[in-house]
Amino acid sequence: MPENKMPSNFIRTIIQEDVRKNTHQGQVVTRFPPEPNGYLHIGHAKSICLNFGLALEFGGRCHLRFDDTNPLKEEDLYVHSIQEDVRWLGYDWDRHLYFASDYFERLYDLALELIRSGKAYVCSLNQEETRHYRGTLTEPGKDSPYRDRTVEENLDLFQRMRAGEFAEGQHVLRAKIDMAHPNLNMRDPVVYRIMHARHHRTGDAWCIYPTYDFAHGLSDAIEGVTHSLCSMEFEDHRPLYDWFLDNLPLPSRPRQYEFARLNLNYTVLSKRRLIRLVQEGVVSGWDDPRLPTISGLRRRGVPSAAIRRFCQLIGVGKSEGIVDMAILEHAIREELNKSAPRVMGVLDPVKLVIVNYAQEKEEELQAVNNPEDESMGTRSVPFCRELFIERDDFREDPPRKYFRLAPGREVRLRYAYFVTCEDVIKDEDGQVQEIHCTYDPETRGGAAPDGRKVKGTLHWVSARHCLRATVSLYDRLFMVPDPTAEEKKGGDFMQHLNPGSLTVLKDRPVEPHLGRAQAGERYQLERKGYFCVDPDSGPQGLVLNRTVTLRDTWAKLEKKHTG
RNA sequence: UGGGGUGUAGCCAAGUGGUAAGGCAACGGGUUUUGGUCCCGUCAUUCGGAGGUUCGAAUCCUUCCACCCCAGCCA
Repeated sequence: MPENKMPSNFIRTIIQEDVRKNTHQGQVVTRFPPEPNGYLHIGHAKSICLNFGLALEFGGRCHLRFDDTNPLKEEDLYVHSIQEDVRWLGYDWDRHLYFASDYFERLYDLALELIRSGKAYVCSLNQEETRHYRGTLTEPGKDSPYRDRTVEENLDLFQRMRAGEFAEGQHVLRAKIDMAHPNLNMRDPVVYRIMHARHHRTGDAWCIYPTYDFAHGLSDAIEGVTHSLCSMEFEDHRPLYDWFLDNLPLPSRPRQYEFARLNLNYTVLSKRRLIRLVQEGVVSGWDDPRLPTISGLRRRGVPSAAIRRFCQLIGVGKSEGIVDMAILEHAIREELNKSAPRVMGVLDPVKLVIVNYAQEKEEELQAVNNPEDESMGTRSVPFCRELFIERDDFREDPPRKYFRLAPGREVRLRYAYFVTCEDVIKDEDGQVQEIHCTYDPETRGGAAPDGRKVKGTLHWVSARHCLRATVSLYDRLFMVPDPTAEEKKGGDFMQHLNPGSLTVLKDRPVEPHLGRAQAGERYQLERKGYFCVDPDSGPQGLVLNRTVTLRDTWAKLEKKHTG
């Protein structure tokens, strides 16, 4: 179960006060209410961590409720993926799985109740007329000519709406509030509309469907939700949320609070845009590792604990800001550093020959699996005369402060021996073909009995024993500098997609024991980043996908020195 | 020029009358068999601006400014 508590934030403070004052009998019941019209992304994770995290912290419960009131947009596929993702994030709704559609009968009865008390009426204006009557931001609206229909007439019409006697758009049911209200949401909002559409759960049982405003608060009240947390754009809807609760007989009285949704720089986080990326085939699917969807992050190798940690780090407030991607990457590194076994591998190999090491000799050397965690044990790594090292780990003409291998220089092969570069074999283009070294047998394991130090430690793989892996380097999972800004300039964000620098390297030498790696396991390829064993790898060989890079001080130094 | 919000460092964010937490990033140093990790240090005389109240203001008042949301029978 998630170990991360939500950090101090205003909602937490409100709940603490409510518990102290025994509001809601001291109960804390929250809910995560997605509409099943797409996959969950990291923005939803913020809401999930908030809602489930708070419930956990205060010994309450959190419901998973699908807000499925619009059959045109919703699909079963999404209700499954959402459940899978919430579970993967580490949260459990126990028996509290609900659907707004489960309440359709009850909501209908409540609508009848509203009509009976003279607080709702059937309006027969068409959509355009309705818009016209609503007024504008600065001008009040006008009463609908149908506003004064009698209770009997309204009851009759509404029942006939349900019975399917009318075409879509012919009538709607509206709450009778105030057409001159400065808040447009209060100008007689629509609560039921006719939709002759098949619903993913109720099928053809209904042809009228409640709107969000009507269904949401009532569902909260039916379920006994105490704290209904939603994003800022619903702040204007709160008076309406309260109006329904005040005007209908309900078993409980929830309160709505709003918080700012997540914005991540360079990242597409709107469902509208994500759907386009998927439908237009820009990505391979909702779980494409370049996407910020929960399933994409999972496939990329991001641990759910890192996402929870990220949500804890960013906090919860009411101001809309843009969170730096670096925080997510930090959270991922922090988690993976603790949990990922280290392994040696070479992305750009060059051969290193130890000339004074016998041709047929082989050794098994002991390597530590994780210096952060002794309990992860050790493994043995085969060693022989010919090895691969990273091409970049050798410089014929080393720059200042470069402390890896160079002619005449001694370095350590990690867990193996000290070696000294004696010779370089190049081809006719001047490309280094082989590096010839001598080793010091006294330094077995990587330590010198005479106490002498070397500045560099190199990673290596035995040429004779190594396994060949395909390594994919996704440098970034984000795609557009600022989609909203692009669209404001009148452009299409699709025109500004970062191609996503995916580099695929085949046949890269890695330690042989990786042959037993399981799909989904994460490793730190030392000095190269954290990698996840591709879920699809198997018969076609080992595939490692980069999850996130390591902090690279050398790259920074090099950049600084070369300007 | 209707209504509702937000404004604390490059980014996120605590703080709600007693003298600006923390994290990310950045920079400097130490440890290190990963140029990783870890550790230490530096980084807001000031809280969107201007006035005012107060012994004392990021917090209260006035006013101005900037940005976001709302005119779906979407959620």
